[in-house]
Amino acid sequence: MRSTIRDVAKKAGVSVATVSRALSKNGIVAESTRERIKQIAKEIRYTPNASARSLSTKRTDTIAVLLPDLFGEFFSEVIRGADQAAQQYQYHLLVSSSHNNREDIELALHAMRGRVDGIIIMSPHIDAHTLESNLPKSLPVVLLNCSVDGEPCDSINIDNFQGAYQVVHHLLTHGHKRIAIIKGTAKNLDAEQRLLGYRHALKEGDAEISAGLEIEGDFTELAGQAAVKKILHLKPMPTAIFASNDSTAIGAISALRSFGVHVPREMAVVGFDDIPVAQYVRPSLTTVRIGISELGRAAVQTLLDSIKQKNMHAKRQVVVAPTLVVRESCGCGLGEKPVDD
Amino acid sequence: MRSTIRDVAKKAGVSVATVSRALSKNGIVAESTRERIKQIAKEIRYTPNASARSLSTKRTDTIAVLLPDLFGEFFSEVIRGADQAAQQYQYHLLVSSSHNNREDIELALHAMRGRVDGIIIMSPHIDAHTLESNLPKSLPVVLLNCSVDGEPCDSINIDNFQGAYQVVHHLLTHGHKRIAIIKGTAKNLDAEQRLLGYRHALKEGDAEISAGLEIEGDFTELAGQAAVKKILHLKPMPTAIFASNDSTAIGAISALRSFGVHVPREMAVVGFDDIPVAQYVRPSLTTVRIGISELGRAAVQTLLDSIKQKNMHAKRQVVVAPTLVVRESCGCGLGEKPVDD
DNA sequence: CTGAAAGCGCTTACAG
DNA sequence: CTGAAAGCGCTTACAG
Repeated sequence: MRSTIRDVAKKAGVSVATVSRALSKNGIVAESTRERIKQIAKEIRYTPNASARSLSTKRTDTIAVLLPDLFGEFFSEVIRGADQAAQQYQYHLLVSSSHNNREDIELALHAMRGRVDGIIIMSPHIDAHTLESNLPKSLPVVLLNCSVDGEPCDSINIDNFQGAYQVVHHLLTHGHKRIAIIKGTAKNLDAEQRLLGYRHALKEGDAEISAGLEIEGDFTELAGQAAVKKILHLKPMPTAIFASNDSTAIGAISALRSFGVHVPREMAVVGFDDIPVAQYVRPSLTTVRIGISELGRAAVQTLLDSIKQKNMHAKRQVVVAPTLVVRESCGCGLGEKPVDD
Repeated sequence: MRSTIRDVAKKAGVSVATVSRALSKNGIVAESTRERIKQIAKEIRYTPNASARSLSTKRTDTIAVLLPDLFGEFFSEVIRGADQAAQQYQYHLLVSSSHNNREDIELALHAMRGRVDGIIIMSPHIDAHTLESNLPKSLPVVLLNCSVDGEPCDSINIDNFQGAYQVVHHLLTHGHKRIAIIKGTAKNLDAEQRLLGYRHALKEGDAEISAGLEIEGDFTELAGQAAVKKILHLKPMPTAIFASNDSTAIGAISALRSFGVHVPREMAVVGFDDIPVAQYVRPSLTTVRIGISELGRAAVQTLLDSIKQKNMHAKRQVVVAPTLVVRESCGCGLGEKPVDD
C-alpha cells in the first residue's frame, strides 16, 4: 500500500491540511512543523497522489506533444528540445505520434482532453474545425509548423519559403541552371512552401521552371532514392537537386553514388532542416538550418506561458527565419573541402 | 466550463452511476439508455475527467519511458516502437530523457510515482538500491538494456557480446589483422559488453589485442571523429575500425574521408545498432542489427503484461540476439557494391 | 437494470 | 499558524 497524506498527518499529529501546506511550496506553516512533516514524509516514503492533486487543483502539470511521425532525427530533436524545457519548468511530457490522417489526430486530441494542461500540435492534418470541435476552447494549444485558418492560435512556423529560396538561390549563384526539386509530402504545408520558395528563386534567376523538374517525394530517404532514378532520366540532366528535407537529400545522395554519379561534382544536392547527422554524412550536407530542438523548446515555453495566462492572452504567431548552412554537397567550394576519393 | 458526468446525468434524467456504466465498456445498462446517454454525451461534448477516474480506479492508463538521452536515431526508434504498442493498447506514453546520472534518474523516478501504471527504464545509472528506494515495490518496471543485481526485474537486453563478436569476426575472416575499437561511454554496460565481444573475437582469431587499439568514445559522432585522429597516428595503422555504435561509425567515416582515407578500401569501418540511416549513408554501414523499434514495442508489451498481472508474475529476462548486416563499409564485397568515386 | 451513497486522496477557502 | 469540512469528478459495491 502506498502511503497517503493521512498517514503522514497521523504520524505527525497534525491535520491533513497542515501536511498539505507543509509539502506545498507556498503553504503557510510554522517552519518547525514543516521540517518535522517533511522528515516524516520522507521516512514513510510518501508521494502525493498526482490524480488526487489534479482533481483538486485542475492542473495536471503535463503537456502533450502530438507528432505526425517519429521517423528520422527531425522529430526526436523536437522532442528533445521540448523535453528539456518541460523538465526545466517541472512539467511532464506526453508524447503521441503517428497521426497521419484527420481521424487519428481527432482521436489523439480526444484522448488528451482532461489529461494535459496544454497541447503542442504538429500535424499537417489539422484544421480550425477539427481543433475547435475536439478541444475545449480554454485549453492552450501551440501549433508547430502547421497553419490553421480562422480563430487565431499560438503558432510557431518556419519560414519555409525564405529557406528554400535561399538555398536554391545559392545554387543559382554558383552556376546551376537546371535544378530539380524532390518535393515533400503532398498537401503538406512545409512541402508546399518550400516548393514555392524554390520556384521563386528559379524565376528570379531566370532558370527553368517546369513540372518535369518537380519530382514527387514524402520527406523520406526512400523517396530521395526513388526520385533520383527519375531525375537521372531527365534530358538534359539537371546539375543540382534541391531535396525538400535532409532525409530526402541523404537518400538522394545514397542513390546517386550507387549509380556512380559523383556528388557534388556531377550533381549538387542540398537539403533542408539541418538535422544533426547532416554534418556527418559525406559529402556533408549544404542545407537550411532551422534549429529543430529550439523549435520544440520554444513551443513548450509558449505553451507554458499560455497556460499561466489561462489562455486569455493575445495569441502570437511566430515565424522563425532559417539560415543557410553551406557544406560540401553543393560543391560551391565554400564549405568544407569535398573529398575527391 | 467543461461538462461533467453530472451534466450528462441531468440531461438524460438518470443517475451519474448509470451514465458511468453506460459509458464504460462493460457496465450493465439497458441498451436503449446506453444509446441515449451516449448521444447526449456527444452532444454536450462530455469527456470523463481522467484524474477523477484515476483516483477512483487507481489506474492512470499511462506508462513512462525514461531515457538517458535523446540524441540520434536510436532513442527515437525506441520511442517510436513504444508509442505504437502503447497506442495499440490505449495507453499513453510519458517520455522523460536526459537522465545521465544517478541523481537525475532518482528525481525522474520520483516524479513518475503515482502518475503512471508502469515504467520502462533505459539508463546506465540504475541499480537495485536506486530502484528499490525510489519506487513502490508494486510498480511494474521493465529494464531496457540495463542490468541490475539482486531482486529480479523484467528486463530486455541485447546480446551485445555476441553482436560485437560477430561483426569483428566478420572483419577477421576477411583478412583484417589489426582492428581498432572506438569504445562506447565509459562504465556503460552496452559499451563494456561490446568491448568484451571485440576482444573475444580477436583472441579467437589470434589478432592483436592491446590497449592502444582501444580508443575512448561516448557513442556520438563527435567521438567517432576524435577517435579517428588518434587511430590515424597508430603505427602500424589498423586496417579496420569497430565503432561501438552507428553514430560513432558515421562520425569516424566522416573524419576518415576528410583526411582523405578511403572507406572501406584503406580503412574498413563497422558499427552497431543498425539505425535507419545506416543504410543510406555512403558507404552504407556494415553493422549489427538489433531491431530498435521492436525493442521499444517489446518493452511496452512486457510492461502491460506485468501491469495486468499486478506485478505478481515471475519476472522474465529476455536477451535479444542481434544479427550481422553486411553492407559496404567493411569492404568485404558481400554487401552492396562500394562506389569507387 | 438503476439509484443513493461511500470513497478515492488531495487542496483550499473559512474560522479561529 | 492550524483544523474541520467541503469539494474536485469519477467508480463501484450494495440495495432494490
